[in-house]
Amino acid sequence: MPPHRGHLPQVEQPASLAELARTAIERAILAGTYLPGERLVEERLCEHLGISRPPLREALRQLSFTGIVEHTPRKGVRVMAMTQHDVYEILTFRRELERMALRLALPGLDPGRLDECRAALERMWPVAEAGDEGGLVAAGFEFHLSVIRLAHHKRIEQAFRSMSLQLQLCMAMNNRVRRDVEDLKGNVQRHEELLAVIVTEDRDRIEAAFDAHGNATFVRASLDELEGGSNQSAKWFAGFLDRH
Amino acid sequence: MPPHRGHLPQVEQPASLAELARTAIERAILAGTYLPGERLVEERLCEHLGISRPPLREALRQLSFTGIVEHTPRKGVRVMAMTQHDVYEILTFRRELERMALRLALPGLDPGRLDECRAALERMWPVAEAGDEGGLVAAGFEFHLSVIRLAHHKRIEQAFRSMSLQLQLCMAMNNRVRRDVEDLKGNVQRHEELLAVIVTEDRDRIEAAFDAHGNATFVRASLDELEGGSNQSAKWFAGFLDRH
DNA sequence: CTTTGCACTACTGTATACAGAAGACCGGAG
DNA sequence: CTCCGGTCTTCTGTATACAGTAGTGCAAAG
Repeated sequence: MPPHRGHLPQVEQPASLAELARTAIERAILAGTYLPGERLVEERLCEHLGISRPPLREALRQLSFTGIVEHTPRKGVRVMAMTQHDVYEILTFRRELERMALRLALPGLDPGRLDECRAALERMWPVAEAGDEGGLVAAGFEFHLSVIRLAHHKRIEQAFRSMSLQLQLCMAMNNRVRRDVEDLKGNVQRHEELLAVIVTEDRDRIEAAFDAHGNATFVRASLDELEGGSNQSAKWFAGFLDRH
Repeated sequence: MPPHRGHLPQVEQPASLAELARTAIERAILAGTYLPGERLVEERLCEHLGISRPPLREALRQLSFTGIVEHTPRKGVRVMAMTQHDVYEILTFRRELERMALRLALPGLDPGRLDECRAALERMWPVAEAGDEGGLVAAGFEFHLSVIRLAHHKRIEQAFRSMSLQLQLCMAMNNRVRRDVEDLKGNVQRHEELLAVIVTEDRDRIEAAFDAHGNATFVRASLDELEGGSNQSAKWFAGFLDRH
């Protein structure tokens, strides 16, 4: 048996056209190129992307599974139009997935995975100091993902990944959210406190901290979304906060 | 405005070949026609099913998202081979999704949805009395789904649906499980008690009941899987029970 | 003026065909 | 005898082509 050499980095598979198309469409939707409810015509997209229909269709199917586009038989694909209830679902699902992961991770927290959390947190600081708002969202996602990964649970991780795409879509739809109201360093600070609570391994304190953290993120987002909204919206939102 | 006529039943869309292929392959896998780890060659399946490759590929993609087949770029599709850790993940994910749904459903249980639970439960009795084991599994799934639906949460429902396919695959792999050890009427009884606890709207009691219910199902399943197993397996399983 | 029927257009669903990569098998060298 | 290299087969990834359906607009009848 040869001497141990540590793990070689996995060779990265060349991406298929379907993968490339998926990320391209993903970015376009999140950037607002295609608006919610807009129909995505296959032939048009093929022409834009310079590929043929089979890989494009596959990309659209992948996206429909992540929930950011909607496929109706014989009627094609549309960009998902979010209702208030959808926002409610996405926010609660995210929070509950984190709760779930931490419940499962708690008895005997994996030190290795905890180091990954710390590393993800460290990567947030320079981004925040550079004032890179988009970068901080991505870095924040990586941190939350590292927390999810504490559970060593591929299915939860996968659910979280696809869910977070919908969350990004939410935020892209009202992308004035977090603009000039978010203190970037404060954001990182909040994540740092989260990690500090996690290492205590005290389930109740952790759940409370994550609830508070979620509210700090979502309250602002939802308030912005509802600015100048009807009483109906405000009422819904109040109900949402009350119940959770 | 015309007089209210209630809701017409949705016209059922004619299924596409991809959908038909998906359910056909699904059934074949669950029936054990294709074994875990076995490679699914596209052209072979096309010939068997009498369709061409595009709809078949789409079906395989759908199945890979539900997690019962595994797709590797340029290497094709294999039936998912379950490890002990996969079983652990599926069982815990299922339980946590139910917990999640009930948490969200609890403040103000929807009476209409609760009626659906009762209806699903009623449908279990005749199936159990007929001794139809496979039918009872399906009916039980419908009951659990109706419980999930209490939350009015499409994303949780979708996660539960695809997860339960994996659960069925688990059980199909050791399909001696639940054979001659399951008291069918006792099974329905257990579900009836579950519903009785739900209507109390007491979160702690509900969670305890579902934990117990899950264990009653899974302990037997996992013990059967591990019958005559190594110490390693027993140790893993003991750890699983301890942690949850 | 409203409504119904029809034809047209455009798009999705499906089939066939080709290119390129991965694995198997065989042959030869050390 | 073992191991490396090469060739061949098989299968996936991708492109092109056709069929069938849904939606739209117009025209004609009530």
